[in-house]
Amino acid sequence: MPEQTAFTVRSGDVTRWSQTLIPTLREAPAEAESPSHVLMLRAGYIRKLGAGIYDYLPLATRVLSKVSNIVRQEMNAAGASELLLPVLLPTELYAGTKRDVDYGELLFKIHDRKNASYALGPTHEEPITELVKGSVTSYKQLPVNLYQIQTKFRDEARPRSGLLRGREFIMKDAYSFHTAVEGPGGLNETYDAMYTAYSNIFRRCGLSFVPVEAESGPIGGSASHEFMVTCESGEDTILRCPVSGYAANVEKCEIGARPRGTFNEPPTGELTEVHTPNLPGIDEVGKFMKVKPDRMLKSIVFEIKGSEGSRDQGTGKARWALAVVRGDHDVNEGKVKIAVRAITGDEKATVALADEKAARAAGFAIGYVSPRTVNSVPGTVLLVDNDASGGGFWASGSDKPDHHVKHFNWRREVGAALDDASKVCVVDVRNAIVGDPSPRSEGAKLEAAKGIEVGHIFKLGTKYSEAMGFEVLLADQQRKPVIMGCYGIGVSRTMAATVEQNHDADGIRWPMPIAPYHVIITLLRVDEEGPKTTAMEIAKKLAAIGLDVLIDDRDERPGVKFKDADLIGVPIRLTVADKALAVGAVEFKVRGAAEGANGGGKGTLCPLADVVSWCAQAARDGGLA
RNA sequence: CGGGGCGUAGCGCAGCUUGGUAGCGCGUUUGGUUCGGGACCAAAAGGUCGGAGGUUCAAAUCCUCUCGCCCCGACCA
Repeated sequence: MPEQTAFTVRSGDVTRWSQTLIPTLREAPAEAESPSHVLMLRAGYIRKLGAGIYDYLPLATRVLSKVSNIVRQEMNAAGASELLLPVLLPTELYAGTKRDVDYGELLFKIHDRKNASYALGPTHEEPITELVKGSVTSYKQLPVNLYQIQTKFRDEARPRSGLLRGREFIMKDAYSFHTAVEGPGGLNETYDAMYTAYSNIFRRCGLSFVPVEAESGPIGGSASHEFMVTCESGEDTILRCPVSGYAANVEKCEIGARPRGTFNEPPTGELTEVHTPNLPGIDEVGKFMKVKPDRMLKSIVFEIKGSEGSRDQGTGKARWALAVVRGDHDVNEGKVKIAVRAITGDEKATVALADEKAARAAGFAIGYVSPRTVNSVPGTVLLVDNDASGGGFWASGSDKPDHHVKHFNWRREVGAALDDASKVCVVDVRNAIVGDPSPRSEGAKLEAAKGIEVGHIFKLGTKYSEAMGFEVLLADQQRKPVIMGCYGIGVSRTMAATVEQNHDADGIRWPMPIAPYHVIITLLRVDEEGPKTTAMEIAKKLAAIGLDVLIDDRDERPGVKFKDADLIGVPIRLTVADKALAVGAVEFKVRGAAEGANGGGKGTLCPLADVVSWCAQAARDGGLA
């Protein structure tokens, strides 16, 4: 701490439990399931107002503001400026970008008294682009990076896990505008700065996290990274290469070189048809036929939409993509798209899971499709995953309802088409799984971990600026759409993810930097003036060096106070009571250290004169800057 | 949106099958005894049984409709 500066150094807060609202619960409400949800409810951080809608009580608000402040500091340091945009957005704003349609049901739509249509902002690409478009008149004003911390809305199909997936949540979203991708002031420079800022933010929050390569999703764009807080209860699976450090989510993860089959292995037997009625999934079919899923071929039909956006039936152009993977693998749509672009040469082609009716009409026996349809359905390209391309025994659909076949053999069943590179290729079209070869380090195998996405950065490119007509005249007299990036952090989700990652049987264990209070003073006898005065004096001294202090001055029994202190998760506990005071000391304990059998643990006697230095040291050890 | 489940006191639950005065634990209030890991004794307050309609002499309980919430899946920051 600097002894003297021209400006006020932040002093800590002192709050008395009896004067604030921390309604702890002995039993968790039945509706809560995930650890963060249960604990934040029980510890009096949040209350539910409706599905996916929560009150933030004082403790939660303190955590949120600490997270927000770290976010602000790092964003500001990285050259971004804070602003505040409206939540309420006229639907016309989406006219150019069509995101009201793309976002679909997720967009929270409302109507005013005149029945005009509005959306509650889920993110703010449109309003920010509108704003900057109207304010930036010269390329010389770029680049600029603007952010806000604000409540966002999504009409989630299924809100769940408390704050982890709500319909209303707090998010920091930043948007940058550039005239170039490369070079000083370019998108890449800001993207990299954001990557660093995000790493700083989550590190400073005291979280274990990993940045992973990701698909850019409905926001659109070219490159993106997700920041994942690692924890067992995470919904997302991330894959990592232990050697190179490569990490990606399942949707994006590449797979290293794999051997491919030759298609020319000898058959294992006569092609045999098996009647397999009323079996919904590949596992059921496999069980019925007594074939392991990894010896079955799963054929999924995708519809190709060319860059013209129209379907080209009968013109010789590809209309269908049949992705074939092993029965125990999952097809990856993003990889199918890439493969389709390569095989058709159409760089803007997109794919979507085929509409069942349309696919049936074209000749696919959905549910019973085999690779043979590359010959029977015109305009079909066949994308065979490496692991599905070899010889040996295969079971497959039979191209007619309720039947499968055994002893499928590539050469015998599909024939010459296999050699036509414009119709068939062997590529990676499946999701990576644990144990797959690393794409970045030969011989290394991918490892899996669970995580919660708390941050996401995108290179948007010109998607929004083009749609909304935001162009600037560059130095070379060329008029070009502005290049954008966007960068989000789920602030309320970060709080919840922190709890998911940092808790024990007794309650929350906040990392020091974002704990609602750094120190809780547990006052055992409230009816005696001496201890009370001592507690207040200690609190003032701690506040003076910038620590936030909660004094539990409730008239409760010691057991209740200790349990509650552990529950709400304040990192340092000082117990002020007769015995220690008699020897001029208080009891000092760091949350989680040397817990007794039932969460007990007495801590150590700390002479009154040393209380401030002990707490300061513990706060520093806990990562408080 | 598909499947499953639940709405009874602030929280957790029983009662419903077989209709007949709405109950238990925790919490709350008052008094007393206590006081280092969710004390004890005594007294008390607190309920449109999610809502609407129906059947019945009578409905928390049976029937119909409806609203809300949770979990799994689809989807998704």
